[in-house]
Amino acid sequence: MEYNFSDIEKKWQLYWASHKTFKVEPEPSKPKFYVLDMFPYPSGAGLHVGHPLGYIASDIYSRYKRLKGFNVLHPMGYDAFGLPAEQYAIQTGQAPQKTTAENIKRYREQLDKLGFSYDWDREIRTCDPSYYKWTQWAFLKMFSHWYNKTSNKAEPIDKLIREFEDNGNGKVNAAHHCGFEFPAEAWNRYSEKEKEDILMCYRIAYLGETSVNWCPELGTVLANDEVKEGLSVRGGHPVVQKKMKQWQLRVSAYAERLLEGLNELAWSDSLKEMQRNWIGKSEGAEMEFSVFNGRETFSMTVFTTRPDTVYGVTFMVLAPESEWVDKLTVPDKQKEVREYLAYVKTKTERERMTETHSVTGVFSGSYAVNPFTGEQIPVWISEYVLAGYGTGAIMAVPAHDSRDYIFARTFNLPIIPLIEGCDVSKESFDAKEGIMCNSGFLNGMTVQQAIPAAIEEVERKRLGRRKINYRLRDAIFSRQRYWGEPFPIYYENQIARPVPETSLPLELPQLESFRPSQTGEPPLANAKNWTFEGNPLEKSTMPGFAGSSAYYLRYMDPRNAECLVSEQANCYWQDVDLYIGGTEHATGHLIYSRFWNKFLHDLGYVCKEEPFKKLVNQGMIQGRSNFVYRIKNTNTFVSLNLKDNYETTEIHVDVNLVQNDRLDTEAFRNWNPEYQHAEFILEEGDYICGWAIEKMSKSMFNVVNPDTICAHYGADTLRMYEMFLGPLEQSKPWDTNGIDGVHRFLKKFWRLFFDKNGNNVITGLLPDDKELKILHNLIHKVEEDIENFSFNTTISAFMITVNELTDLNCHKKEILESLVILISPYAPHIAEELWVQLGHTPSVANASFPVYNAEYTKEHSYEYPVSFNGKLRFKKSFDLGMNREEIEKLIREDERTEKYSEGKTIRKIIVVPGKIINIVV
RNA sequence: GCCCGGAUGGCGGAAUCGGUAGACGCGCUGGUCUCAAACACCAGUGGCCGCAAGGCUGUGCCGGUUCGACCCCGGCUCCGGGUACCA
Repeated sequence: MEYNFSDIEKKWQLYWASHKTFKVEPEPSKPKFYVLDMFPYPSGAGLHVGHPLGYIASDIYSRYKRLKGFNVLHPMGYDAFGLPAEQYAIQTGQAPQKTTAENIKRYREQLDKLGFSYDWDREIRTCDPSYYKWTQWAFLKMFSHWYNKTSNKAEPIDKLIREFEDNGNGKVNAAHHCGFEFPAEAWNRYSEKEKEDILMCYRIAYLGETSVNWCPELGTVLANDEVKEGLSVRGGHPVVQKKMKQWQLRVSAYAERLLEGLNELAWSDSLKEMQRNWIGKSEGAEMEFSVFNGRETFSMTVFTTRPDTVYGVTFMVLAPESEWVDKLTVPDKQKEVREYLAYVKTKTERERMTETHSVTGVFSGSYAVNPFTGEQIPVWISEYVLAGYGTGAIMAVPAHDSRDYIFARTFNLPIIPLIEGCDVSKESFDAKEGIMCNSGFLNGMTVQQAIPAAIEEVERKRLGRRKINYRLRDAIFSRQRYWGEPFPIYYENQIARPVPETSLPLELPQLESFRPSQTGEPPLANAKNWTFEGNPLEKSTMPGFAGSSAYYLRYMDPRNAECLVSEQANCYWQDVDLYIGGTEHATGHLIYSRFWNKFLHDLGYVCKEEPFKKLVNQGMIQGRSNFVYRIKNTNTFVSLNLKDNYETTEIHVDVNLVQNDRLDTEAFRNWNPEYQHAEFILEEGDYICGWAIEKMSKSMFNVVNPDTICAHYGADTLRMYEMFLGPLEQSKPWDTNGIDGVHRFLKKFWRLFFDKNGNNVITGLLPDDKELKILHNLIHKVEEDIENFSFNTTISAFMITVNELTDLNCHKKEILESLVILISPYAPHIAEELWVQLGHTPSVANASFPVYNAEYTKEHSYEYPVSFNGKLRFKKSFDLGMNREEIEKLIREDERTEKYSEGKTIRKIIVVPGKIINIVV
């Protein structure tokens, strides 16, 4: 029997599916293990070889854990709501429901070919009403809860209402409040609308006006993590800032817990660091400055991390969008300020960024008083101060802040150095070090001493308070789109009301047109009867991250119609033990999911505070593009090494027409009518192509389809080769050329069981020590490698082992059985086939991982204490059968011994045949 | 600018409690099989010198610690990722 991967793989894939080999249920007698892949968005392009990388790794780990006796939950589903399907719908008129279903079907076909051990009975789709019911449900819970900073968790809004009725809001310590204090009597007198407006300020899911990222091209708002360098992540369209009333999630309330929680997670340091930066905690103080606009005096608050530099504050700056701008602009500055604000408005976010450090600003005409020096200082307006951070106003210390410095230099404002010996003639001195001067009571202190001392003084004089600020903003949760979860919210007399839980899911209606309505409203305005009990429903939908924020919980109990996840299922599966996915979700999905989980934890619906215990980021697989070189203004193409003799244009050529960088010239002529009469200048009979590593994409013609590879080499070869390519977490280029080596290995592996004529050569002879040593070395290596996610080096170990056994002509059943189990996570189809050939019933997935016995791998050795020149003493295991004289001679002859031996004691010497390689003190 | 990560043959990558650098695979060269090619198998393969034995050199650059450095320390260069006026 030949190694016929095609038949074998088809056969076992069918077998596993029909026998539901990988179906799991909670089994309290067995330890659980939850392995999760970040579920894919089913795009129309299908999978390329880069996509399954993480899935292969997680599958290997899942299969390994099963062999180790764990009850493994390994599910898969689809993140099916999203922009591309909707854009496609707008262009073609095809309903997203339809194209999404088709894409999912294609994804499933591709995934099925790779032999994954998913429990497909647990499949979920975020666009399925029975799934998004629970997304809507969670939203309603957020709507009906507020964040109590005293208990440090989310609490029911009803409880808050009772507190308002009894005591007003004076004692309430909420993450966010309405901005003013009211007593119980006042609350009870408020109209219903007034009450609801106040409550809205407390809710965790709330409707609020903020400056949002508006993408005119897409006609929707975007979250911060959906914008990169002023362009939308999806599509790359420009994004501008706009004030709008939008649904938001009070993620900021959880900032400290999101930060703290990172410490206990087994995530990479770089990823944790990214999240820390995104959360952006900074400690400092809020300080009040009194400001006078010529008629009235106000108290204005600023946030600073450097209260120690207060003696150097020589001016103040407001953000252009700050509400203080109006109050502080004096009459004869009105025109100038208005012009400046108009100018700022014309700039998009992107322009603001590209013109970094351009200095613009305008004087408001008002003056503040520095509370420590009593000096009058001007109040300016400038775009370098952001409305959304801190209080939207700063105290400027040009001597010790580079941005303030540049501003002061531009507008000729005074610069007062506050640290002894610092030179501020050319640039500011930003470091938090040195001895304070020109700073009153702070003089003589170090900066590190002065910061807490200044805060204390500020608090004592009642000029301000200690304050911690976070960069993390609330998540904007509305999208002016069709293909997303509808909000379970309707409006009654302008008041947002929740659709009752019993009416969930609130299903997305079918539409004819997916464009914004005539009046510029979101597409849902086109729906007939988009109402609830006669009242209009919310017309925007939820963003992409809504459906992916709690999907890992739903997998635990995917068909439960009563709740998101039953207590029993949640208690058994608990949390994700291993999560594999791309690093691009670091500041989006992975923050939102953690927030969502913490919220549900506060309410008691889930047992764990953190959803993902360990996280591994697989690297990207890049494409290897090939080029041909066309001689300018001709239809002649010149081979790589001759191209310097001509003036040429580099043209991407489909990598499928190229083998080992040699172009199939005939196929090239047929590829594109433009090239059908192409002429070639060859070198040594071949056309050699140039190459480069680029992103795998259609436009570069470097996409390699896993289906093609499977047809050619089989899924087992593909799985092993993807792992063999390099470390999982590293980005690396795909190169189809190397795949032969792995395929050869599997054929060689097959030949341990069958000879060239297809005869079974397995023998029942008992293995000898040498063979056991080879086997147990491998067991040890495989175990260690899988635990460390070093899948690439395991493959090498397999290759070496198979070579060794081939050399020994070893076909012993006992050895081969273990070998089949060891390889089964990597190459499950061939393993299953050989497992049966060894006389077992399927499936090899139910076998046990071989137990490593260190006795077999021990070197034959003996302890040998050595003394040298009466001064040195050695004690080391030698594997060489050398006698004392030989060893001493070696030591004496080694030049390092002499250098080393002066007055020191040698503890250990490592010897390899004929050489001392290691002498240790 | 700031934060994180990386740099090893023609290529992907092994080897980090500091101890034979280049495992394994690709590619290449030579050979066996074949009329021939493909497949398969065997051997060689960092560079320089040498018929060989062998020698010298070698992990981005400069310097340091050490008997010994891809590995540790100091100073750079380049590449990748994140973030960007966050006060």
